[in-house]
Amino acid sequence: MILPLKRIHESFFCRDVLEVAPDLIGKVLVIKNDKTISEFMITEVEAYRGEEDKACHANKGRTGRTEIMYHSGGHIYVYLIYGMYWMLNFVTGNKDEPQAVLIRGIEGFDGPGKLTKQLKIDGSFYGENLCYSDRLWIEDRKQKPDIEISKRIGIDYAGDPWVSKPWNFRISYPKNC
DNA sequence: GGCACGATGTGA
DNA sequence: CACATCGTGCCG
Repeated sequence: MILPLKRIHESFFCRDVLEVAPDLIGKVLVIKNDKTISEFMITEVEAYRGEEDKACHANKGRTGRTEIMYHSGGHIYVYLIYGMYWMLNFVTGNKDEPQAVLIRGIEGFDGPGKLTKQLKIDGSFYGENLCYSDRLWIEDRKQKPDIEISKRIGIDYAGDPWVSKPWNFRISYPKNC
């Protein structure tokens, strides 16, 4: 099949997660369900970086679940949380550098569990590659939104210094005065 | 608005 | 047993 011209490829994802994560804000997630193609701008992401990061699943080392994080950038890491919600992540960096970006928000759907439910993303996406999948990929529309940086959400268990790393990136909207 | 709580399945 | 969450019910 013909791949879309604007699809983002490996050179984008095979960089450190702290470079890729903010660059994903404003990019467009494209998903094909049945024959319908939908597009959503990415509005919030979070970086998880390496075995030393206590909040990163790779902190537990290489396991059945974390295996895909040790692959090269562009692979899709999906896992189930609280028995109910699928979390969508993009692997970044080079092979054997376990990193990933959690997609926390897209235009119209704030919340990592809400967006996967809306887009019907589940465990069957585990291990697919954004650079080659025929149902999920990322496009660049040359939007460069302002970005707000804060600490990661829902990882208090990780403790210092990981709990306070400024690794959450979200689109910055104009403030009311 | 904010806080407490429980749903619910899986990996280590 | 904890978990990168979310919806509901209650408060007042």
